[in-house]
Amino acid sequence: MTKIKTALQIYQKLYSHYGPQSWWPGDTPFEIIVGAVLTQNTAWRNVEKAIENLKRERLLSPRKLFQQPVAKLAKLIRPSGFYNIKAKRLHKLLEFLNQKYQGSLSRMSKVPTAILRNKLLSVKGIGEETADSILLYALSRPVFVVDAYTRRVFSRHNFFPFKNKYSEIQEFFELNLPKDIKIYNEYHALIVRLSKEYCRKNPNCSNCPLSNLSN
DNA sequence: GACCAGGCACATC
DNA sequence: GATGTGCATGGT
Repeated sequence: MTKIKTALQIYQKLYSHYGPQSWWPGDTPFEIIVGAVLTQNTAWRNVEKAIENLKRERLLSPRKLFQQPVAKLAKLIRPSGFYNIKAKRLHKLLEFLNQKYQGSLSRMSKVPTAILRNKLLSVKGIGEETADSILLYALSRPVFVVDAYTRRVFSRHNFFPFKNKYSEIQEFFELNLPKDIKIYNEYHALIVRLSKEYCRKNPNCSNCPLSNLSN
């Protein structure tokens, strides 16, 4: 049997197995941006509750949300955990969005990807994964999102060392895949799907869907 | 009741 | 540069 061992072949395997994931779960780019902050080290289920609170209060717009006191933000996003620090982070990001782009995602969309990424990273509370999630899923930029699942799964299959830096892992994917937004979008989502659905329930990796695919 | 979840900043060495 | 820690809710 021919061993499958490229990043693209792993992707194709996952895609044929699970099908399209159609990420990000969220109705608008702004909702995706908010979700990207709230989901930091947090189960998505809890993020949904927090976003639901914001929707119920009709605050899910860049300007309106920025007008809210941080304490009120914290109260509303409480179900997503780390709510005090996340309220500050969200406020900082909203401040960035409103002061630099008048709260307009269209205006922000005029900034080239590499420059915008650096600007996002300069906002306290926005790290690499959050910035890249915003770029890919809210703004449709071809940026590969790396998360803890990606690191675990692919280091386990010996594609790179577990301790590699974020940028090195991201480079691995971006150099080994077509620069295709659709692939980047689905790939990350598929890794999350695999991790939740398979890895979490099979810590010993028995019958791993990828086991005879890596080198 | 322990353990985990789609990180990040910060302190310390 | 590497390692450790606080942040917090809700599901398994």
